[in-house]
Amino acid sequence: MADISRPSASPGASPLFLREDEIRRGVELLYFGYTRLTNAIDQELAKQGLGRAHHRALYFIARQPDLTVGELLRLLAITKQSLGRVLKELHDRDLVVTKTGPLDRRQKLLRLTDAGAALEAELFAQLRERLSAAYVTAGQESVTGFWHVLEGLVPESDRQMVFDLRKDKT
Amino acid sequence: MADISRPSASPGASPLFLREDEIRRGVELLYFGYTRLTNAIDQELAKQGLGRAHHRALYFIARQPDLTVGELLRLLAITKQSLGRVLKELHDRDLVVTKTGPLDRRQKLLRLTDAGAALEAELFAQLRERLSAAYVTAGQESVTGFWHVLEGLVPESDRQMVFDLRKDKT
DNA sequence: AAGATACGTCAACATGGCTGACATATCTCG
DNA sequence: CGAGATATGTCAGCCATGTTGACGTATCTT
Repeated sequence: MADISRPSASPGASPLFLREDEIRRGVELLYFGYTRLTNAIDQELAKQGLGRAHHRALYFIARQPDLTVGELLRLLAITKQSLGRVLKELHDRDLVVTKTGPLDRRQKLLRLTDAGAALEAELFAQLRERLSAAYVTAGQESVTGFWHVLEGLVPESDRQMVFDLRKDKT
Repeated sequence: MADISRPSASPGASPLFLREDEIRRGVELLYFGYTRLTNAIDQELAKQGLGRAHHRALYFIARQPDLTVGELLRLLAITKQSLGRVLKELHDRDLVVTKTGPLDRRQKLLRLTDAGAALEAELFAQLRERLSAAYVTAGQESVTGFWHVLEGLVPESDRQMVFDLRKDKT
């Protein structure tokens, strides 16, 4: 295996060393950036007695109303048993409602209630606050770079699913 | 607040709508990018019977040899009881060793064994593979943008700690 | 009518967080 | 020197959220 760990660049540091440092920088920033952003909404969630799993579901249902359970499962990449628990709690608190699919009656379409939408909006405000501050500080050029690198981290097989979030459902 | 991006604005679309879409795009890419990157090493970890918590500790100890327990606690932002469990397992498997701090004998300095370093290198190779592919596809300009935005997501109070990872310990 | 699909659910278990309460060794400072 | 702060470890129990496996029902497709 290559001698990849070479602390404290000596004169003539190899490009290989520089590469490692760039990778580690990305790993660390991604870790801290992601975790700190999600921390930002934990307090708000705790007030409602909800957890991050609930937020993820609320987020995607807000993003794509009339999402089916199957689609949500694919987005979250968890088992239906885990999701079932979360959806049951959201339903019990009247944050989410379901209706039978008009084309395929086996499907359940998910939607936020007014209360659910209000909660999601409140949580989203936290994300918006922090992300837009970061966007503004970094500048537009950086923001598109940020998107491009992250897109490259999403496996080919998932990419269409992620892009489709930006489209209205038909 | 600055109107930072206007991707092929549709006629009459409000700036507020564009802003929200840009925020959601960032949230989603961050979520999928981060989770898919971490998924990449789960299989490798499972082979060893270890979890992600172990990887995070291994990563930071590799990054900064002779890190103290207290410093690692601050990086991970978890309780000492949680970290204690993880460190005990790493120690039992001879992946990590500790030595008493030379200046302050209360401290324990953490280091990877050869086996620990080999495992960390193997896991890092997965991260490197995916991140460098994303870097190459996006281009150098995008990579610096990626870093800048993420730096803006790290709260002021944590930023120095993150930057210090790139320095050798003195 | 048969088989595939979408969804739900019961039960048991693993991981990795958390709080609270203490114990020990060591350092710092008046 | 002695008192208090600090760094670390540890016991015990709890919670959130993931997992596997096994079934059941309604509905669609062919």
